[in-house]
Amino acid sequence: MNHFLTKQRAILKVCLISLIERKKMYGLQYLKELKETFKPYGYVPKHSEIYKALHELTAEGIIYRIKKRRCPDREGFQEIIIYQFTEDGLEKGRVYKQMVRSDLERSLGIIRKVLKDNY
Amino acid sequence: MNHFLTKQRAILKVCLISLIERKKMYGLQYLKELKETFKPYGYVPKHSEIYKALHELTAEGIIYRIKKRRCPDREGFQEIIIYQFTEDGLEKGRVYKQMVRSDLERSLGIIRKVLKDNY
DNA sequence: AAATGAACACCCTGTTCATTG
DNA sequence: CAATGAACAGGGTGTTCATTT
Repeated sequence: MNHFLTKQRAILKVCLISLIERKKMYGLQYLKELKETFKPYGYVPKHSEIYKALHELTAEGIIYRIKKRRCPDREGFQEIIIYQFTEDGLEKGRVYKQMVRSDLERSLGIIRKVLKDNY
Repeated sequence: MNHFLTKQRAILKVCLISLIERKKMYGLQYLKELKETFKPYGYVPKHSEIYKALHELTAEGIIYRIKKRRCPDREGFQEIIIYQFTEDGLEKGRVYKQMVRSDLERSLGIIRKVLKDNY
């Protein structure tokens, strides 16, 4: 409550939680999905941010890492890291999302206010 | 078009342009107004940001500075700086505001998208 | 080349300090 | 103490580099 608009990191974490709820993927796949999601808005998330967000969610005990080797395609055995909810991760994730939600609505309020007052 | 949500600085500059359109004031008065404006949203602008925004608008030739001494109240002769539009400042200001406007709408789109997709 | 991660640098913003009246 | 401003510090984000397969 002591800052301006919602931070990118928080938004990415919310998006990642939702994505993990739906399908287990690995880092760069999430990146690709999110790039598609935000392409219409001229926002292109970077791979380092995705990783940092995933690492934070891991450190917070919401998800955990599973190392795997990709099915032996033509491309060889690439090591990837799949993310899964911990025991109470789903619940913790919901709580986190709710926190960010109110911050998003606050941000929405700020932007609407600016648009209303200045245009 | 290569970033995330609209930056604080840009929003403050837009607000300041609008305020200068209405009434000539000095830095800390703008600060006080803007604190009031955004109080309901838990956002408290800082004095240094206001000054930086005013300095940028000055450097961009949108406004210029007039040094004055405040009417001799009980408090003595405080030196203040009033801001005024330059010759083409009003027009330039409008152009700047329009630029930020589209960025604000882009940001609005991002936040709405996140709220829609994740909740 | 794909995937992960760390290191580094840059930019934005907040806190603090300085000066003047 | 009010007003302005600069200097400095911290945090968030992007770019680059390193490692592995």
